[in-house]
Formats: sequence, C-alpha cells, structure tokens
Amino acid sequence: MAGIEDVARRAGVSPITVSRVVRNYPNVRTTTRERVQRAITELNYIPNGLARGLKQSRSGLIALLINDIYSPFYTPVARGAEDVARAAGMSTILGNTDEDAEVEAEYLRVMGEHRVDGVILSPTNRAAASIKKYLPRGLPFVLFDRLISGISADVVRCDTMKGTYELCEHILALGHRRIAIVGGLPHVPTWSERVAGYEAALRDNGLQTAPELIVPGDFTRECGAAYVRRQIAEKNMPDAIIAANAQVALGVLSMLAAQRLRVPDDVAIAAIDDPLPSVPFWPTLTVVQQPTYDMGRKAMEMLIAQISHAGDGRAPSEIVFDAALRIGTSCGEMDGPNHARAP
Amino acid sequence: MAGIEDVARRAGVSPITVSRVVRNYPNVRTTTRERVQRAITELNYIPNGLARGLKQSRSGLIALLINDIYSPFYTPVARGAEDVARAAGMSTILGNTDEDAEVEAEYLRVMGEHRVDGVILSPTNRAAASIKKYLPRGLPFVLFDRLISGISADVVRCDTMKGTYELCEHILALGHRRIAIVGGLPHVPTWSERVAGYEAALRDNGLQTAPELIVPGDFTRECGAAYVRRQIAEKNMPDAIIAANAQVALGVLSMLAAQRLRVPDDVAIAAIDDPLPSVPFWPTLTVVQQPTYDMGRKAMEMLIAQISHAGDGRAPSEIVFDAALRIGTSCGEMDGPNHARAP
DNA sequence: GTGAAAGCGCTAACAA
DNA sequence: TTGTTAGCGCTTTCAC
Repeated sequence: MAGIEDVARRAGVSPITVSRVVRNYPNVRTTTRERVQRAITELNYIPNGLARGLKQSRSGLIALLINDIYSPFYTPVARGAEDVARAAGMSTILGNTDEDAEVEAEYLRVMGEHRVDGVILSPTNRAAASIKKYLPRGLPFVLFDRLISGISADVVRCDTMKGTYELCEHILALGHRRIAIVGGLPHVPTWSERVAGYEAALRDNGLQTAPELIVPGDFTRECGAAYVRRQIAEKNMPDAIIAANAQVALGVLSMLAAQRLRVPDDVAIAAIDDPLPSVPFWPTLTVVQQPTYDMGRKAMEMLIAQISHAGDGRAPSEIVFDAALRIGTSCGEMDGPNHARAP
Repeated sequence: MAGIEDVARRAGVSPITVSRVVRNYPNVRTTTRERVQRAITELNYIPNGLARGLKQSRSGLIALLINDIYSPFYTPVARGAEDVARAAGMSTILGNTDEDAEVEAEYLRVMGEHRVDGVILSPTNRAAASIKKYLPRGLPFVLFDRLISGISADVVRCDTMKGTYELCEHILALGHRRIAIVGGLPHVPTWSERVAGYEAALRDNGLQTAPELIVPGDFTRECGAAYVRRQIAEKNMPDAIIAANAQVALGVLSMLAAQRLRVPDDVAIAAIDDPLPSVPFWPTLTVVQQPTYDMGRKAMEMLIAQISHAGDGRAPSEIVFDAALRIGTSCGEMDGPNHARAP
C-alpha cells in the first residue's frame, strides 16, 4: 500500500506537503496541490488513520455501548447517535452488553485500548468500577438511560414517572380499577419511577395500591408471559396490565393470545417504552412512549460537545426527556359513548 | 497517560517484556509477569491500540455498512454480526448508508482510513466504484443481501423467490385470485426475484399475471400507503396485497386502517422480509421471513475466515439462505372449514 | 509556501 | 527468559 512518502516522491514534494493537501490546509499553492492530488489518485493513496491517530492522540471513534441493539428501545438510539456522529466526522463502534457487567467491562477495556474519543454507555449497576479501571480519566463520557453512583458525568435519560401517571389516569377514566404493573427489575430506577407514577396516580384518585398488583420481573418476555399464566391459573386476572417495557408487553400479549384471552375485551393492556404503536394492527397498543431517536441524538451531541471543549471543567449536566402517552385501542378506548364498537 | 515505557521502568524490565505480559505471551517467568502486572495496575496502564495497530497493520475493527439499522431487516443482522465479531475479539463500526451512494462512498473512505480489517457491505448499485477507490485491494470483504457487478467477493443473501412462490400458493389456496405485489425498487434483485416467484406461482396455477397487479415502488411506507389510497380512489382493490418488505407493509396497513378497511375481511395482506409476526396482535401478519440474525452471523463468520486465511486465493463463495413462509391470519386463514371465525 | 528532524507507543526480528 | 534495535506512517515544531 502506498504511503505518504510514495505520494511525496511522485509529486516531487515533501511528505508534510502531502499531509497538508490531504487535510485541506489552506497555505498550499494551487499548482502544488493539484500535483499532489494527481499523485494521490494515481497511487490510490489512502491515509493511515492509525498513524494519524497515534500522532494526534485522537482516533475519530466513539463507543456506543447499549444493552441490545435488537431491543426496540435502543435501535432508534443507535441510529440517532450515529447520525450525529457522522455529521461530526466521527465513527461509531457498537457494543451490546446484554445487561451483563462482565461483557460491559470487557467492552470498556477494548474501547479504552482503541483510544475512542468518547463513550456513551447505558450502564449496568456495576459499571463504575469498570469505567475507572479501563477508561482514561477525563475521557468524554455520557451515561444513557440510567444514573449510577460513583460516576459524575453527563446523563441523558427519560422520565417515565409523569407518563406512567398519565397512563394510569387514562386507564382509570376508562373504568378499570384493578390495574397491575408488571415486569421491571427491582432497584433499577426505570422501574422504580414507573411504579412511583403508578402509585401516585392511584393515590390521587382515591384508590389503594395492592402489593399483589405491583409485580417485579426482569424486563423480559418470559416474565410477562409467566405473570399472565399465573393469574390465569389463580383465576385472578386484573382489569388492566401495564407492561414495564416492550419485551414484557410482548410476553403478556403472546400468552394472552395463546390462552385465547382477548384484548381489550377480557383484559386491558398498556405498555411503557414501546415502538409497537407504529404497527397499525387491531387493537393498537396504548403506550407511554420515549423519544428514543432524539435521546440518541442528544447523547451524541453532548459527547461531541465534551470532546470539543475538552477540559473546560463544566459541571456535568443531566438532560431529562419526557415520555408521551399515545392512546391506542388496547385498553378499551373504543367502548366509550363516542365510538362504535370495534369490529 | 502511562505508556509501556513507564510500566517497564516501574517493573524494572524492558518494554518488550511488558508487551509480552499484556499479550499473554507464554515465555515469561511467573515472578516477572506478576511484577509487570502489578506495575500495570498501579499505573492504570491501558495499551494503545493505535500504536499496536500501526505496527501490526491490523486495527481489530470491522466495518458494517448497512442501509438502516432502524429497519427491522437490518437490526438482527447487526446483532448477529456483532456477536460473532466480539467472540473473535474484533469490534464493529456501524454505518447507515440509507441506500445513498454518496453516503456509502464517504463511509467506505472513512473505513479505509481507519484501516478496518474487513468490510461487510449492503451495497447500492454504485458501490463498485467507491470500493475500488477507497478500499485497499485485497481487503477482506463480504457483500450482504445483494450482488453487484464489477466486484468479485463472498456474498451472503437470501433467496425470497421460493418463499414468495409458496406465499402465493398459500394465498391462492385461500381462494384469493386478484393478488397484487407492491413496493419494490425496480432493477433491484430483491424485488425482481420476488416478482419472479409471484409470476411463477400464478403461471403454475393457470392464472394470467396482470401488469397493473405488479406495482413497483421504493421500499418505503409511503409507497405502500399511496398504493392503497390509489386503489380506493379507483374502487379497484385487489383480493390480496403482498408488500415487498416490512416498511411497505406498514404503509399499506396504516392506510387501510385510516380508511376503515378491515384485514383480512376487506383485503388480505402478506409481506416479505418482516419481523412483525412477533407481534401477537390480531390479525397476525402472514409473511415470508428471512433468517436475518443468522445471515448477519454468517456474513461476519465469512469475513473473519477471510481475515484469518489472508490471501490463500480461494474463489469467492455465495451463501444463499432460504426465506420461510410463516402463516398468520392476515390472509383470511381462519375462515377455512377447520377454524372458527375470528372474534 | 515548503521542508528537515523528531517522535507518537508499540512490536517484529534478532541477539544474548 | 529477556533485551536491543529499528521502524510502522503520520504530524508537530521549527526553520527557511
């Protein structure tokens, strides 16, 4: 492969002049520039980013470490982040941690070795130690979706408490009383805040909260399906089920379908954090939706701001997005006086 | 940041010994190894992958250039590819080309400069020139989803002709006669082969194909919606619509819902290349499904095989997956003699 | 507007 | 088992 030296020789200039042409440095005579460019084309010269990065101490790479690109929550995040990175001339390295602290640690190590210029991380609760161990101090860094103790950094997340509160009011207004909320991981903020919104809504509407209606899980399809199976066995189905995320909702819906229960006739269903409403099937899911694409964009924008103003010592800031209630038909919305019964 | 030299000094050894410890070279005395490891920990040493890559001419990076991570077809591909790359100790750089040859060219340039060890590309039809211009000759390379002329490389793709053929037979068996196929980009193989399967199935069942029932588009929601709007305006709705991909299907379904047409009562719907069947709503979509996760895995496996056996001059091979018919209820499947009418 | 010298941090090849 | 030498390909600094 041709190197900068080969190009320089062919163009009859020194390597540094080639470097200047490649980087569009202004102070190069036009004729020289053209001669160099011709040599570059003829030799098919491709600048070596590793050498450049080594010299300049910047790789042009950004690590995006998320739970699972396959999850409908993170896909738009990745797209939003990547769009912003590209516009800034940076490339994005993707890593799926699957919520596994060891995988996360390994990724952080690898990204540190790649000398990425910054990291966006959706952290496990054991991330702090790995970050300190494997990333250079002062590396631009943005936490996504969750805060963790021990790390002071910019944070981008979404508050689903308010959205869940509104969702509960909506479900209550439709006449449902026994509302279950299902599937979140205990001690994870995204679950706690959803439960908090749920409890506040019930309380503000003069209802008691029953412990049996607050059902933790692990944010998976399986725990959603298991909940439905259990309630069927106990003949104790609530009026409405709020799934803690898209995966749980899918589990709930699958098991209901398998057991020939109908939505919303037999039980109302809603979900938090879900892109499914784009599926125009009947019934459409009523959801509290997070602005995931914009969250991904924002996280990358903050990271790039950090990279640009390196070391100006601003205090970390926290951007909190709001989740919006999107009303579908899965909670019996079409049963009201103003609507015909669904076919 | 501490460098290898600092570690060496602290441990009282030479830099190369540190290098050996870092890379788990066997021939290092245990006591030496431990001394070095202590120094590494104390200094928080992080090896510089740029320097290593420069020296070894390998970056440990692989470029994955796809149309759109947001698309349900590519999301599992990215996950599959990334899983395999990680297992092989490689990192994946992601790029969304949006089917745009200029974006694709720019990404190829950047990836070439990053000195990626290989590229997986879902190419536009103008990819050949960019590849030749921006990538070193002989760089390990896998084409995904589509062949292009002018480039001889390993290919991973899925043949949907057979699946589309089976889908048509299925729809015909349900009694539908006027079947439209909608939304693919002309001159793109994935569209041509679907049309070929469609035409073969009709012909083999003694039916004529009508040009008005073969409706090209651009693989977007908009063209699916536009088709439905047009047919409603012309009062010329077919018995069944086959959407060329998931996006088109969403457009079709949205417009049908907006116009208060029912699936499958008013029109049967099916799609090719779609993960939607995981949504257990009624009706579930009948689809021809491509094994996208496995395709992503396979592409990365082939690429890594190329990287390992560099330059052994095997002829490029082509792996063709089969798409499978997954029967849902969107074509009126529950109306048959063996099924109760859907609620 | 252009160039010479030095070195970023690491490892291959060879030597001891 | 460990060390010395040299150099990967580029850009920074300083000089002209």
